[in-house]
Amino acid sequence: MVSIKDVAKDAGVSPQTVSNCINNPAIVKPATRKLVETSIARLNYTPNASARRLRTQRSNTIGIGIAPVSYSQVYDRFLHALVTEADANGIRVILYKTDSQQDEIRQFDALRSRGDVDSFVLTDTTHDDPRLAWLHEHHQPFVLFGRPWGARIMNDPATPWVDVDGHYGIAEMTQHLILHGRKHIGFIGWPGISGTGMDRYQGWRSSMLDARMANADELDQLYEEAKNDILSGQTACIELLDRRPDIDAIVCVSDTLAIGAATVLPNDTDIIITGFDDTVSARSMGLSSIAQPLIESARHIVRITQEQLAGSAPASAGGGPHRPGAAPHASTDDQHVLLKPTLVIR
Amino acid sequence: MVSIKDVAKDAGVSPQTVSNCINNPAIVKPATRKLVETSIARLNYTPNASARRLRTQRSNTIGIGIAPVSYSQVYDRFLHALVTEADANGIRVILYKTDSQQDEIRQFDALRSRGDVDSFVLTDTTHDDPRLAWLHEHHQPFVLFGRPWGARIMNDPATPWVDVDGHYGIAEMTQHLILHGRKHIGFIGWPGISGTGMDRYQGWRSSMLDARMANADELDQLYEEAKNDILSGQTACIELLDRRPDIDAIVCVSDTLAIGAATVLPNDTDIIITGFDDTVSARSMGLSSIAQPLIESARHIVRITQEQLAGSAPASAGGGPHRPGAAPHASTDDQHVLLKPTLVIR
DNA sequence: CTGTTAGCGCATTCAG
DNA sequence: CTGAATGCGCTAACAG
Repeated sequence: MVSIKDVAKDAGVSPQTVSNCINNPAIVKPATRKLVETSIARLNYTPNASARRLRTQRSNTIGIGIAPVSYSQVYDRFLHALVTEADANGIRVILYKTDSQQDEIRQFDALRSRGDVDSFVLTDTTHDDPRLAWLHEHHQPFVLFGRPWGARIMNDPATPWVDVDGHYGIAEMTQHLILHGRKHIGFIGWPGISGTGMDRYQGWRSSMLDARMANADELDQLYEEAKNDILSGQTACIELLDRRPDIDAIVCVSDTLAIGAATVLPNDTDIIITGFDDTVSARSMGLSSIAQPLIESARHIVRITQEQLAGSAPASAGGGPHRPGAAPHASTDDQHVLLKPTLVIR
Repeated sequence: MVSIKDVAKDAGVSPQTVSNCINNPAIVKPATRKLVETSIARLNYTPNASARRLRTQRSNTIGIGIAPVSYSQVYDRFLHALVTEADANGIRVILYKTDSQQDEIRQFDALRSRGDVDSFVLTDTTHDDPRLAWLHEHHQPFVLFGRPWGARIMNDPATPWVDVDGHYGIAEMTQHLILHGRKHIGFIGWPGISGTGMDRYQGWRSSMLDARMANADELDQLYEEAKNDILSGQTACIELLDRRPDIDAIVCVSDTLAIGAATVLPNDTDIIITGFDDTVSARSMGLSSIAQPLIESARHIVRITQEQLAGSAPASAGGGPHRPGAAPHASTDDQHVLLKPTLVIR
């Protein structure tokens, strides 16, 4: 292992000068800096991360959990995006397991007290999430991927989040179908009151009502719920077509359900099925879908993390006064970013 | 942040004694140990990982890559298993991006020279994999998940790997179908010469030949290739049934293809479709599948990593003399572990 | 068995 | 602008 001393010796300067070249190049004379940089390159020197972390008391590392069974089809793509953005900013990503929310809190505590991690990224926030309580209590920086649904903290600057606007995406898709002549557009959503599911459902519902494609009663007939697997998608689609044979398009809350629906359509139909997440499977089936801007999401998450590490709480730095009246999916400030997904029409 | 000194002061002993209690409890008198442990608990002390790493010159961390698009449907489950096993052994997992093999080598170099990582886990090894050459050249410990197909290094003790026996899994499934009266069993495999794909294909082929269910010519008729997406699975299934209407079962090399196949079967058929990986989708469709022992795989990977860190190269320690004649999927020694998947019959 | 000493590699004081 | 000292928190050698 080549250390800072070796470089110093090689370049004929003191270790400190080498350190300056790396961490504060401006204050070192260009000539000697050039010299040092040459030595660094020749010896292939890289600063030891542990030593630096020990000295600076900062790990430059973010932690992210992985559940036993994936939250969604895009989680690994999100991980890749996050790691890519982190890497571009000199930040490492440490992976930990999350078998439950309580387990995740244990991981927080372990990683945090060992100084392994500066900040966490969490997903799948629930109502009254105990993880958020713990993080706040211990003044532990974090960023959410996905809004903290149902909590009043949605606008709290101490609870930063980055999310993708499912309402917007589904609404755009529904409007696209309307504008292309579809009259009876069904929707297959998730059961229960998950914030994400409700948000997407509302995107369809409001677009249908706005365009006066249906009244409230008809909307109920055009709506079906399904667990997020292929079989449930098939069942829901059959049910829907059975109830309303005039349906000419079905918007699905996920690609998985869309694939289920698409595989039970009659052969000669021209009913359009659309999904959400633009997965490989949907692509192969030629289904239109809605693509989440994962890279941009990751970029914002890393940015917010960087800001947390740089200063203390920047709070609502650049956004001016807060507007509590604005609709959640319309507001965006530094700590709360809602990104628009894009339609992928096939 | 509470440090070892705080504990020492609190317990009325020297910092060294505290350290001993943690790293070598045997050499400290039970009475004082008890005392120290109480202080540790009261102060909620956790050793600083960076300081320890700096001192011991060991990171106790393994690195694993994530590709832009997932290798397989089970990669996130594998990640969870790996992190879980690592965690149980006091090992951290760092995630890095792998946009290409060359990119991954850059990551190796960065993580390694910074002292962030002791060992790597790599997947999807290819013929003459440049990553392996680099790792060997730099004496960098690693473990493969998946055999290094096509390389003579398959039995090299310096190239440890853990894999799941696809040949065995597909053979078991084929034999199960034969024993339940299926006479004309088709196979949908991947195109190209991927080791994994060939291995699974051979599992079907050899079982069919052994049971004299078909001769070589017929086997060709019962075989179809498809890219690993649903549409290709549909197409292949239709093609197969068109060519051989007497088919009564189709073994597929993946769940994705199985789902494609299953969704184009006639309604009144009793043709059985089977998949590989036991994904949620296959489960929901009621398809039989083959489950990889991911947790056990992860356990072996962590074990081998531990051994690498403990001593220098243990080589072929416990396995006795090597048997070069044994079939690859039958041999197992400390550094090369081939695990059996299990059938999930539905 | 326990306490003292030293140093892992680095970055932040301070002098020059 | 550069160099010498100091310590981040911990553990491996020793000395007691």
